[in-house]
Amino acid sequence: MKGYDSSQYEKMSVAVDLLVFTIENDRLKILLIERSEDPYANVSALPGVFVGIKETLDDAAKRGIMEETGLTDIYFEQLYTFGDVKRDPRMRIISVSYMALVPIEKLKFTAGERTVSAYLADVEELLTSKKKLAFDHKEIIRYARWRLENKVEYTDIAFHLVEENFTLSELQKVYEILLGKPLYKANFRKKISPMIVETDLSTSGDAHRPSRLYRRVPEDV
Amino acid sequence: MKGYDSSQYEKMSVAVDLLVFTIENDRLKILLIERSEDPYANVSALPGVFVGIKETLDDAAKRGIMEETGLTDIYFEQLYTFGDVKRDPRMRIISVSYMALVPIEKLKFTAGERTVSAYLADVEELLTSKKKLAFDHKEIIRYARWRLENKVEYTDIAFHLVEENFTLSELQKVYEILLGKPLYKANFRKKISPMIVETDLSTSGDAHRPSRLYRRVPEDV
DNA sequence: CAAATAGTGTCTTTGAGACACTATCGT
DNA sequence: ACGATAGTGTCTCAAAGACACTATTTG
Repeated sequence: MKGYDSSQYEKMSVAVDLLVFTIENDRLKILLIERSEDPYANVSALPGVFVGIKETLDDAAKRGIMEETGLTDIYFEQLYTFGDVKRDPRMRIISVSYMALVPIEKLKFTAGERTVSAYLADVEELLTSKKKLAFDHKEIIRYARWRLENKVEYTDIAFHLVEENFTLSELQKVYEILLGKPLYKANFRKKISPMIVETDLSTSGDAHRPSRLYRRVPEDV
Repeated sequence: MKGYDSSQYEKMSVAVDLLVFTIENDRLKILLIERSEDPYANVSALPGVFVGIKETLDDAAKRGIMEETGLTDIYFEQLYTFGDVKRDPRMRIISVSYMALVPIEKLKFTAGERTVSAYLADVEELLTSKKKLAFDHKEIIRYARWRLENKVEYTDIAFHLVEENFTLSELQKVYEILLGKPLYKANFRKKISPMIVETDLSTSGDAHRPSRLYRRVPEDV
């Protein structure tokens, strides 16, 4: 094994695949694009960009998110690196996947300006249907979906799917969607109470009691 | 941003960095090597290998573990991918880190045959001391240490640090080391009882009551 | 039997879960 | 007043934590 052929250590292309999640109409959605180029032409795929030679992975992810959504400053984290991908039979590609979360209101504000073929796909529908996606992208989405469900229980990741000021009903809905099950209102409120602070704002105009708006508790740094 | 200079999308070298953890003398240890080549010559570093052009990332990790420890079939998982590493000023390297866990008994059995400069470093000591490591390896180790502490609480990852047959005292010690705090014996046993099965074996020869040996419960697949 | 570690019984405390109740808006 | 959603009080039950006790070996 020491005498491994050193000519095999060729350089490779490195790409970043983006999983931009949002919640629209009480459903978890993911941003997909319709490919125009040849490997998997006319097939849906995750948006992605190649990593520049002088660009960090995080910067490439940020650039990709900017190109696809027009947004900077949205939450994202590295997910996993897939190395057995044969995106193109002629060249080896390492694909570093990043997961981004954005409230639908921010996304709608800037949608359509960029990649015209981009659209939001219903995640549960996508994963249970037989619809084909390019490369191993369906498995990547399945993995991200699983991570999202886990992380919602022990992190504040759900907050990135609501706006800065939110009602507890909205936040609870996000938790319910990510966990895939209904929650008791009183218990939910008890549990997240240490993670939020009241604002002096409320909703109004609805034909029922107004809802107080909350914010995430300031970071303890 | 669309007109990004395409000549920047050069290919890069991809390497795998290995974090081989074990427990020796009731301390968490990690396998390090003393570098002989120039970037950071004579400085301790994580062992690593370049990824072959036709080799998956997992296979490269497996090969690296084999080269460093002589072991196949030990537990490992991908940790994180670091892309801002400037291992060598002349070339860009993407480093995919893998974490491996192995009981010390297996490691000792095959030690010394491979990389002569390899040694086991005390992890807590390393992280609190001012000792310099090559590249950003110290931060990688800190991240892995943190992940280990988290995962021990909701996975069966600790089992990979004991032999196939183990006493509950041994297993408890592993948990205590990874969590960094003592545990109550009775509570610990209640908690892991669903994850283990008795064997009909016991320790003997010690000047105290013998300890029953247990195994991990068979996978529910 | 003394020293040492293995192993168990049980009380207390904490938090998750379930459910019923009250509060406040618009129409 | 009614429909609708916001928000709270409290009982139950299961798990985590704390601690004291018994059990079995060697020397």
